[in-house]
Amino acid sequence: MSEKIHRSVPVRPSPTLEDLATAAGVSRSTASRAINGGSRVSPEAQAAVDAAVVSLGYTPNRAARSLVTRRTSSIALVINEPDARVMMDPFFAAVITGVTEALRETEMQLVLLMSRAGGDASRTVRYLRGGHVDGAIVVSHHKADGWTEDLAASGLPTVFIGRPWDTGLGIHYVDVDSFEGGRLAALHLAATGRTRLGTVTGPLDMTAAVDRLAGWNTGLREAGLPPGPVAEGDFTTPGGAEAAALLLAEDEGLDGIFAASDIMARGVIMALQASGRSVPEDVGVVGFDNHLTAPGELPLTTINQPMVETATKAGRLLLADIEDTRSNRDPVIFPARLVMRASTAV
Amino acid sequence: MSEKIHRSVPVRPSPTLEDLATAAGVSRSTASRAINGGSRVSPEAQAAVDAAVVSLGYTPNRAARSLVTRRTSSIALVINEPDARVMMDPFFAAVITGVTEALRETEMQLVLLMSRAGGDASRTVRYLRGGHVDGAIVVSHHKADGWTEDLAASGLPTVFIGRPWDTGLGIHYVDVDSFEGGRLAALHLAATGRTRLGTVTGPLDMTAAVDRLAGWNTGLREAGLPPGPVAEGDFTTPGGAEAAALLLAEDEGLDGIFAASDIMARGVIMALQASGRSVPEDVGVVGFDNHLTAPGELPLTTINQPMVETATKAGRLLLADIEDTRSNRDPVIFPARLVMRASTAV
DNA sequence: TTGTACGCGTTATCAG
DNA sequence: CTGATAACGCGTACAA
Repeated sequence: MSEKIHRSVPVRPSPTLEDLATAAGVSRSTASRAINGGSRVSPEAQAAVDAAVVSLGYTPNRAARSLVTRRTSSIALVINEPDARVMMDPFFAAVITGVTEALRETEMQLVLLMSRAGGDASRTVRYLRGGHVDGAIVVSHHKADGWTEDLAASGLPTVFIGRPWDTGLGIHYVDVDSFEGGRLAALHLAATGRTRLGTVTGPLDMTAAVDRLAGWNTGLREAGLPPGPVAEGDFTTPGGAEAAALLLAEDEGLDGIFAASDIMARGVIMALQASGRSVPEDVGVVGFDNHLTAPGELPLTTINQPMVETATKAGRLLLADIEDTRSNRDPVIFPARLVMRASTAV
Repeated sequence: MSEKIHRSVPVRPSPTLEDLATAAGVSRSTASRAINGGSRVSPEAQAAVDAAVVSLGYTPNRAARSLVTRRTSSIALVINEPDARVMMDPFFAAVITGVTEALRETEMQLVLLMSRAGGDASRTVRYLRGGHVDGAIVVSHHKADGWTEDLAASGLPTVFIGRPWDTGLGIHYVDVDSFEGGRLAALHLAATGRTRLGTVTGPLDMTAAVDRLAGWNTGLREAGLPPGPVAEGDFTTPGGAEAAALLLAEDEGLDGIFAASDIMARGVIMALQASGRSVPEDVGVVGFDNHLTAPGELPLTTINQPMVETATKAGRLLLADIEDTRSNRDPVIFPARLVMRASTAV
């Protein structure tokens, strides 16, 4: 045991499996077996190794381990948003919370892969294909994300949160019933006696936005109402406000608006009030997400979307997929439910 | 090139450095040098390797690389919150955004380490000490987090966001000027003619909460006002509401409240309105964070806290620390600034 | 049940 | 400037 007095970097090398084995009085192999499955190792050897583990504070070297096992014990959460501002949407907090929940009690670590504006999508897919993670959860998928095929072809276990554009690729995904949500919004506004209805959609290069719009149109038809004005938003509050202004320009007698996210609904209400209209008296507003918790502002009628649960489900499915490549790949769809609050009171 | 027809797992092994070398007509060593620094390698060899890289789609095996370099090209973001709900605070979105920003243009990946209620703090510190990451950013640090010393002693480059409890450990940190923020809040409320002032603090096992409270008390003294009632909140909206109720019970003639976070200020306003008081007429309210973007609700006077920039700074400092262990360790404090809005109008 | 020996893909050392 | 060759720490046939 030599002791260097002046060591600029106070990092003592962590004990290796070799150290552990000698400390336990067994061979490397036995120590290895004891650490892992623990099969085919005598009770006394097991005990000796266990003791050595705690006394040495041994932690297996992940790099060395994954080099031979070809598993990394980590999964990627791919958030593909060019605009960093959307990160502020509670949606992502819910996703992170849910995925983390699925990973607890697991050795798996979560690697955050945020692709930014600079078109470094190739970098993301390279990383994913490079064997750095055992699987990936992809959220916030856009139509222009051409790498979806590459990813599917790579064979990396992958679960999408939100239906991918090309379901023909056999990609595993979980989603909330956006179509039904849009439909419920239309039916609810109609049921409260409103007849001139418009909608602020999400970015139409996302399936969630398209599905909500389709459900909305279906709901209008079922209610016997004509298709009203449609404006595309961007899932931000200012975007919602701008879109609402467009809607009002198209039909100033509008008495009901469905916004495809709560965040946008905020903007819609702001625009309505700025134009001298009151909510819900003049115009009823329905949001989507049920993520808002801002007492003090007008309670928003919205479509409940169990995002945390959805994300947790995605995590569990991915883990199962990693364990067994032939696991069930059927999409899982969570139901949408209308939550009525003051913004559509009659 | 043999082709297996029935391959259950469509994963073709990614090309190795060996493959790359033969494809480029050079040796492994040269290929390696070409990939990395590129020093001491002839232009033609470099070109050959570069070409082979793109044609083969080569990606270095991270595990193998870090096994020998002892660097992992990844850093951890440690979020230490027992309650998953607080993740909904925009604060964390800002932190993630900021750190990600610091890492762009870098090969570094971000590993999210969220410790949950189950007291698996030891697991976190084991992971950190286990050499799985090159450094760590710790946010949301609580007094009871006993592992701070272990972490400091481990020599792992670490940067705290928010002053750690034991600054004697020489831990590198960045922070916003919480003290000054609290002071500004008190002075502002006093300047608007309010004299019976109370505050809802954050959890007092966090330095940010303690600092804001200290600044608040100092501000009161400077304004010649007596120390008012103090209630401890938990950085959530319901917690803010409860604390405000406590404040009112202590002094029902209160005409000004400072909440140590915007989220809590929402709860405060809710509680005030529920008690029949109006804001800002009866009671002025000041928040802290300047993260709220909820048009439709009362615009909140608050203390601006540049969290994204702070987090970015933390990321850059950590990178510098990893590069050069003897880098500057002086704490970096971002200034606080009062943003006046309607909630304290006179 | 245990131990020996080999290989995982890279970088670093050291002769050429 | 280049190319053998030796580590890096671990899992696992294979043999004992």
